[in-house]
Amino acid sequence: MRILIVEDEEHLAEALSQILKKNRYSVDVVHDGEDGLDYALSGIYDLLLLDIMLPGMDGISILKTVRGKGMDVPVILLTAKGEIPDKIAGLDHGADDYVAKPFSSDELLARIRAAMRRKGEVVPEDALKFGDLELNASNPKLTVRGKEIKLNPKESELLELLILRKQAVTSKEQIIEKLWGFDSEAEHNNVEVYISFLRKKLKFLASDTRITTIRSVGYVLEEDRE
Amino acid sequence: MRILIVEDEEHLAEALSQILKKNRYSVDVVHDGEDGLDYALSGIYDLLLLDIMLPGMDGISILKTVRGKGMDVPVILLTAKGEIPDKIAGLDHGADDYVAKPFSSDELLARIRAAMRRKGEVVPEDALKFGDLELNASNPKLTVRGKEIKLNPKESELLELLILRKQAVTSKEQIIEKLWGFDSEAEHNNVEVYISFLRKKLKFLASDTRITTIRSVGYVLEEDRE
DNA sequence: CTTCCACAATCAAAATTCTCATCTATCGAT
DNA sequence: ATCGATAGATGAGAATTTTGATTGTGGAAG
Repeated sequence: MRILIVEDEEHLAEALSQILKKNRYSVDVVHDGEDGLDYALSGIYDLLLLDIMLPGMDGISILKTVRGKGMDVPVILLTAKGEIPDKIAGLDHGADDYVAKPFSSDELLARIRAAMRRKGEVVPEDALKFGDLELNASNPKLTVRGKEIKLNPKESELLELLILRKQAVTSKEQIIEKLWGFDSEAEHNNVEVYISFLRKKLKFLASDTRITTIRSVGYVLEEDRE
Repeated sequence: MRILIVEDEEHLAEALSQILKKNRYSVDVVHDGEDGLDYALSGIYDLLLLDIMLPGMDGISILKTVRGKGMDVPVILLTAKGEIPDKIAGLDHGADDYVAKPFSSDELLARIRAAMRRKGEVVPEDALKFGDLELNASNPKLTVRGKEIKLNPKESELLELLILRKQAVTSKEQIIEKLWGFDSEAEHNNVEVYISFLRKKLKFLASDTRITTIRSVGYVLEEDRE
């Protein structure tokens, strides 16, 4: 999954690049519009992130040229605060979305996924694995040696979090932040309930992975040693 | 509800100020740490937004001094990307939260509400009104001339959106963005279902406010003229 | 070794959200 | 005027999430 960033502010470009790489995208960065167009036309990218204000050639011109050549690659425009009128123009020329600076990394990532989905691209969520567990996060189900069971969204997010944090202990607060959002008033008991749901399903699957409680600290995934 | 912003980047400070004012907070801005401390100690603020990097005196020192004087005002630290280690230090000295730049305005507002809630401050959600309707959004219920009925969260958000947009027509897409998030795959029919729920409750309350459908455009609130 | 207490687990029930099938309304084309 | 197509409305039921009550458990304090 390869993404091109065309952004002249080196600082921002670098930050974007870091964020995307951390999320397993391959990233190329160029700092001016002329180069940007050349790279974009190469056709190897799965998505373009174009700043609107650029030296050389602005983002919308790149977009127009790309679309003029019949290329259908998803494009997201980055716009500075004052540029909101550009929004309309951008979308008219075939942008899939725009994000106004400043934006959070989560927002950007979500919009990238959304843009790809709209274009019918496969968003490759690689199967999450731990021990004998295999979690399919997009259409939530859990598989252990062929046997599988459906998870509901919250169960899936919880298990995903536990798997991603591997052997680290995950606190209830962290779980609440991830599953219910940071300013939620969700109760600790909610976490316990979903841990309980998951354990029940692990039992059903006869998995030899356990969710271990570290009292007053949190939860960890562990494999039964036999 | 009065908020002090201590932030040296004038551009950012101004943006923050705009956002907060738009959300009905009174805002004061100062650009260096020394002044920041003076203002903060005045005790008139309901919340402090402190940048960590500041000329004169850094945000954490302000925080320490304020807490040293026994003041319990909610404090949110603004941190630049590289400063994440500061996070721990900040929270140790009694910050209620921190936000890393860049952040979205929604995130900031949510964290402000969260910080105030944690401190037990009353978050004054002024009653939303339209015609004979009165919507209490925090503990969702809808009142018409004394008679009231409980709303569930989604109903409340939907009605709030319709009320805030007054006489403007609100499209299903806008509603989906607000209620389910912009990259959700929620169906149009969900909107129709909740519109239907709301209409049922309006009927029950014998309100003379209607939700009118504008075919293939969206929905508007209207008052029955008699 | 007990007692106590905070933390945790679990179950059942309630509340909310979402899905699906079916029905109705509107509008343009014939 | 009728037909067909598209958009919207609604009820019922399923799935999911949340709440509350109750029971269990480990470890600190006596």
